[in-house]
Amino acid sequence: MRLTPAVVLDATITLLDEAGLDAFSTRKLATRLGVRVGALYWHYPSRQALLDAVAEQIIAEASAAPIPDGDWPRQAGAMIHALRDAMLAHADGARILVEMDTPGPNAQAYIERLRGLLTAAGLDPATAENAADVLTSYLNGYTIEEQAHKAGQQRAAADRGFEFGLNVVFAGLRTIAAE
Amino acid sequence: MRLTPAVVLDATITLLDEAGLDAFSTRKLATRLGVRVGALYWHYPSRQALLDAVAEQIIAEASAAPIPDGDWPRQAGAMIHALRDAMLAHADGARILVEMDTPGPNAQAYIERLRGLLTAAGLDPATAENAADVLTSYLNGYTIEEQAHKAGQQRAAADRGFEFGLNVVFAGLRTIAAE
DNA sequence: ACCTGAACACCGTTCAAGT
DNA sequence: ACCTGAACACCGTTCAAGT
Repeated sequence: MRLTPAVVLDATITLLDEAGLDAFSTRKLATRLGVRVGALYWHYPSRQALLDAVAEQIIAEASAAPIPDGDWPRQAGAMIHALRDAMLAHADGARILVEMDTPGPNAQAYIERLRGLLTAAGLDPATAENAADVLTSYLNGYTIEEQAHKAGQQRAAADRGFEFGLNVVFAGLRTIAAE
Repeated sequence: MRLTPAVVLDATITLLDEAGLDAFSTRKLATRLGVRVGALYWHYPSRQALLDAVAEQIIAEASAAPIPDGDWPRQAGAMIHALRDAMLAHADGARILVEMDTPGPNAQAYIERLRGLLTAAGLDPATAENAADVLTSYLNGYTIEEQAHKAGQQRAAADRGFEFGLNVVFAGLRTIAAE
């Protein structure tokens, strides 16, 4: 069966989910696809390009979730939760996103959508950018830690911890926005 | 010259600072120390154990900074800034900390000190733990991103962005603490 | 006790040659 | 256009043997 970028990407995600980022290798991927390693390099220029494509895919999953009506904390919260869910759906999802080499169109669209939502709510552009950074930094930091060290922990407990922090960030952003 | 764990650790940090985490290898380290690779394994059981020792060292640098008098946001802020400075003093410092395999005594002492400071301020233990998690998650998320992608950026600009977010988190924590 | 020598089982990437 | 075959330049880790 003929290889395509999409087929390679699908197999990459499957292997990544099973083995985790550290155990992932292009050679294992090639074996799984029944092909020699070199063949992969016809479709993707490097291992990192493959991982970048996975990151884009994860963001695509997140971007499929609808943004609800409501005030900006509700809307931004929905975007953050959607990305968190997409990260958690894949082993080391958060690390794959953060270690992304060159942000693709999905990554850029996501961040601009988040910023746009905040400026639409009345924040000036610089503040909106800073606010978007706080939200994604917290999301990334919390979720990387969770996926790296809390494999055994209950999802519900981790979710409560995340929720607490997200509420803290929104509470803080409200006081800034009200100034 | 005889090898000791301390000598190996020093050389590790030097090589890490020069090359970055991804380009670091035990073989390069051995070459630099004028020794065969296998020799390292007499002093450290694995590459990851070496990186864990580096993480402990970074936290030690952070823990050397005094905690000022003042209210809890001022004190917690000083601890967070100290750790951020120690991370930024080493290439990929944030990633090395977050990817730490087994937290050593310094890591545990740091987090307990932060929690203790928050409980002393009147937060109940569960809230203090959650609050410490928000602070470190934000710190880690922001600084990993900064070290991975903003190599060219001015330190001052990154600091302003970090400060904005830290103020947001503290503002949020205050509203929770006041409830 | 500490290190060498040498191996084992891997890596990512390149590229002429085949089809 | 797409893949094989084969190489290149690496990895982390182990362990008998030397000192």
